[in-house]
Amino acid sequence: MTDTTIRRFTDETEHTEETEDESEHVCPECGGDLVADSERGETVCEECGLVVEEDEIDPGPEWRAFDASEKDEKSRVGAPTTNMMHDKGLSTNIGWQDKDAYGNSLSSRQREKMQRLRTWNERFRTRDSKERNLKQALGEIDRMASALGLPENVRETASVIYRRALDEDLLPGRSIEGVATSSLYAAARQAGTPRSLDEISAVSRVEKDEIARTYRYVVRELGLEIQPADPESYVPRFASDLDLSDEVERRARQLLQNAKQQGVHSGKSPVGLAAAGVYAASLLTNEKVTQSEVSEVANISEVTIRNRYHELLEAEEEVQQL
DNA sequence: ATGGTTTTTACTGCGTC
DNA sequence: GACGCGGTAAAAACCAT
Repeated sequence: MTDTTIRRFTDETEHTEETEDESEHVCPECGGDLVADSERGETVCEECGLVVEEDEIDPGPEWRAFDASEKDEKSRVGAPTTNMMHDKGLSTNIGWQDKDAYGNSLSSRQREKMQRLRTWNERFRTRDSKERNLKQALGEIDRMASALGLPENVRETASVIYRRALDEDLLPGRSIEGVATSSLYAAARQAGTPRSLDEISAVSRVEKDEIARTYRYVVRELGLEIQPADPESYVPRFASDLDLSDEVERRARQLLQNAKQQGVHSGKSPVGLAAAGVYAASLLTNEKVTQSEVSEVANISEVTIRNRYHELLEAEEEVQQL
């Protein structure tokens, strides 16, 4: 029923807009009047049928973010949630009306089918607490993974980790969100496509501290073996964010490998090393990017980049002498 | 909690366009 | 004069103990 009221409302606003700026509503082809077809999201000419505007809904983000802190503030992912439903409205919903997406009535056969689906959906939704728990967590993992551009296999791994945590009763006292986020963080690192804690917490509803705490706990309790992230795994992402060539990427990898051999990298943040590697490589290949640009995409201070990239170049020299 | 290490913040000076 | 870069000192964050 809300459907119809909303439809009516938008129709009305559309009409008022139309009368307000009529100069714009003339067909460029034949001069005929234009009418808005709100159902199809098009504006068409009454006379010749020319479609003037299509897909007027902007699918892009609501805001632009210019630096890391803004990105943190403004990123908002997924549908708004309600606490009114046990699953916060994140699960599948099947409408009660026997109408299809265009508002046409369904055949009796289809109606029966929908009725069965409704029944089953309801059963699954309210099965038992663990099931619900899992469902929400998996939905959450999926949401965050796609927001971070993580591939399917990472989501799989994250799901597995979460299931294990659930089986071993690690959940009590911890939030579903937190454990789900930690699972994803762990999975991303295991898969060699790590995301930094900052990036993760940007799309999670949980604070960074809690993610880190829960992550440590989960890793310890499940005995997951996760080696520190390899700086090289950040390189491709940074390089493409900065529109750098493959050459730079190759160079950066090389620098990082040398550094690794020399043991320069222990104790240093992998992200910082990667950022420095990319910066140094951009210098060596005359495809200059500024330190601040790199620090921007890597979420690392310029100072750290400076310190690291000196070390990288030193390590490089030592290798040359051998 | 503590101490050692790393990263960040803030500021300053230098050279270049 | 704004910008990119380098360096430094002090604060903050992180980590193992």
